[in-house]
Amino acid sequence: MYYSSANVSERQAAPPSLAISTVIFALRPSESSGRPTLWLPLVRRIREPFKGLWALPGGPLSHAESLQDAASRNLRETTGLAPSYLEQLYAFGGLHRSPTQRVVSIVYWALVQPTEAALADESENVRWFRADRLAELAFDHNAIVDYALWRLRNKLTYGSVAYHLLGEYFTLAQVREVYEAVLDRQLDPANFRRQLKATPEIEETGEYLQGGKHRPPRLYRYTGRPGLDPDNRSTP
Amino acid sequence: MYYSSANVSERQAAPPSLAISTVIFALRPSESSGRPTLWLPLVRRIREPFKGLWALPGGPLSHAESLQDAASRNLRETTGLAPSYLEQLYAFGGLHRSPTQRVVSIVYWALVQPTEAALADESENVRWFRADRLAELAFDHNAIVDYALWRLRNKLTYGSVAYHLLGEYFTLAQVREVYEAVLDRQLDPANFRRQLKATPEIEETGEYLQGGKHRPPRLYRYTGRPGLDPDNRSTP
DNA sequence: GCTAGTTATGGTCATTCTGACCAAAACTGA
DNA sequence: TCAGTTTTGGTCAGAATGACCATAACTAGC
Repeated sequence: MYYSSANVSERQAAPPSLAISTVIFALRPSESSGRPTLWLPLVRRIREPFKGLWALPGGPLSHAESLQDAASRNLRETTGLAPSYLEQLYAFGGLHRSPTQRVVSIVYWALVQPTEAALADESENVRWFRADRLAELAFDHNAIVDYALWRLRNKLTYGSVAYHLLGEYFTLAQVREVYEAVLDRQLDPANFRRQLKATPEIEETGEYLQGGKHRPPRLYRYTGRPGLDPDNRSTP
Repeated sequence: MYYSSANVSERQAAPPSLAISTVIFALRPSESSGRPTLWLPLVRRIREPFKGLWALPGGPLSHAESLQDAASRNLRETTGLAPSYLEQLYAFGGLHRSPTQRVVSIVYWALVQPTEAALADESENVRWFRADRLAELAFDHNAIVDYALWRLRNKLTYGSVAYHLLGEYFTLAQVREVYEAVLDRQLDPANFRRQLKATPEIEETGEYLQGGKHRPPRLYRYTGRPGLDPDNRSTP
């Protein structure tokens, strides 16, 4: 950082190359149960190494953009989406992540809202997969997704993250379904409700959601900061 | 990551260079009160930019080492120390962190034990400073240290990190002093004790610490994993 | 040897938080 | 109008937390 690499005696071939990748989560109904579950878009590799396998969207860091801008851009380029939440996940720099060259990847994770997610581009080489049923991915991307899922669970239990997977208005039951999908366990509706009612960022609206064959639930709104990175020091 | 940079049309001058830095915390007695406080070693910059200012220890990433090895090495090289805890903090990649060139820094934070910290090398260009009373540092290093402190506080309140600032044997009061130093507030000795006694990783030894002018406290030992990175999924 | 000073250690008590559970309210569809 | 469903409000026991008190066990100084 302080020594320009020209001054360093141990002058290896080329410096490790730097890439940005993103793990993008969205809620989609499961085909079987219809309940919302976590999905993420992957891109098919069209060249070696790992040609034909699916991989996280990503690309090299362009010279004139910040890390977060790069993540945001490659999210938009692969899926056409704008994230409602975006945070740095981790920098992966193991020696043998790529068989051909040394690559350091700075990985971001993002949440997108279901209205957006529905419009997402899909094609021969871009497709959505259930986060908990992934086949073998290129590079170390399975491990990266696992780590992203772990982070999501953690952020959820402390945090303010769940609402970024939902639209502007939502019922408390929808929030609970997000928790249940991510944490993969059932939660007591009444107790869950009690907790949400205690958090000040969740605002009651006058509206109700019609159309179910049961008592219509009240709609709520989330009022709270999105959360950019080291600046956002709310939850660990 | 997937596209070798030779294939990319937008071929900028040089790729952003990659550096590793470390924020190293150790406990030292404050000159005034004698109570333990947080200190960290800095190195003086001997060339532009920011020549003469103090900065975090760091350097370029060598081709054949992992990110963590690089952090560990530059910790050893500047202070002669081996960390008892080492974790990735964040990748800083803002466009204007360095006035001369684009640099992406992957920053680690470390804890070292006081026995080690006492032997640490100091010289004209390497010196220890109180973490809460830093002057203006080079680059964005003040912000990085602030973020590292915030992370330390967070890890502490959930976590298992405090013991890595202490030696192998310690009294409960010493642990409390760590918490008080890091969180910067007083804690009730009896309540704090009650909590520590409830955590299974803290083991009673038969020994007592003699020498104080009061009832001799029992010595304890910490039994728990150090905690390497995305593999260590205990606390958020 | 006795006493004052200091910290360690064990305990109480009221308050808050949590999980399990119950029951009424309010809609739809038949 | 009734059965079915989810929403919503509530109780109750147990766990965890913070404020506080009292005794234990050492040292230093007289």
